[in-house]
Amino acid sequence: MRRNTTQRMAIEQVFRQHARPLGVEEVLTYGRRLVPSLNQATVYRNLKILIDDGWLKRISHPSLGALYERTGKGHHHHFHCRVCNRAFELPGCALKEEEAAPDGFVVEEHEIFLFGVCPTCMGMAE
Amino acid sequence: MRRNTTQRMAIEQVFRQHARPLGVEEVLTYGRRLVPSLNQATVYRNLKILIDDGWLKRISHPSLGALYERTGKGHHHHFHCRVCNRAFELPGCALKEEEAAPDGFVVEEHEIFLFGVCPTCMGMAE
DNA sequence: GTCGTTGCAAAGCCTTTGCAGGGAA
DNA sequence: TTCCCTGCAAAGGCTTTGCAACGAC
Repeated sequence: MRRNTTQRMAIEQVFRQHARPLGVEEVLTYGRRLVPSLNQATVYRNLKILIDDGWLKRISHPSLGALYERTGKGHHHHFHCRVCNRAFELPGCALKEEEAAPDGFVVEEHEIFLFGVCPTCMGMAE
Repeated sequence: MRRNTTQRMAIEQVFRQHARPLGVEEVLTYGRRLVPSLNQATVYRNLKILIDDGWLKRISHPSLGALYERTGKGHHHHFHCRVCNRAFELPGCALKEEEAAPDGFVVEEHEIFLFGVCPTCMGMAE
């Protein structure tokens, strides 16, 4: 039986408060504002639990490493701003699936990572 | 000044003999067939050197971790076969660039990872 | 002979695990 | 009271680094 601990509820709260994919360090930092004693091992264990529950999804980002985001957002991909170093979720998918791989390859899934500058950082540069 | 050591030449040879992206462990294994004393630290150091020289490129694969491949092959992406667990290079790019991100986002680069079953493994399943 | 390189071992990250005490039900 | 969960510390992978010996030039 799963118990609703203060720590896990805090971690869930962190994800509700932030709409973008978060790294372990961010979850820990934001989580400690809610539960100061929050431990790194506890974060790792609960991220795993929430993934098993289907409440979170783990992304392995090429530049940012492991990121976690809430499930249920539909098929989408990620944009990494090289200025503010944050990951954004982008709605939709711009992959031409039929052309993605040569004949013979059976494509079951795919992941796309975009890199560049986000609107906020573009604005500040002007 | 850079020296042409037996070890580095062996590592380069490994990449010439294999047309697909290789992991550190694979480079070490194949490299030891050419230079039995080859050390892991030496492999890491030389991979870095060859990247600095622009001879290799590092890929951070979501499932396979760090992979290395020769440069100069043009824009392409990677396919990971879940049966034989190998990464393949696929020619071309099936991304609709204009639609990849909403207005405001400046996309400078992108990476696509495809997952499924390769032709060889499909053939064996039949 | 120089000094870039190598092998080995130790040390660094990130993540997982063992354990005893603590808290949810 | 039960026993799942937490904090802490130790331990695991992968990668980097310090150091003395080695070898390319």
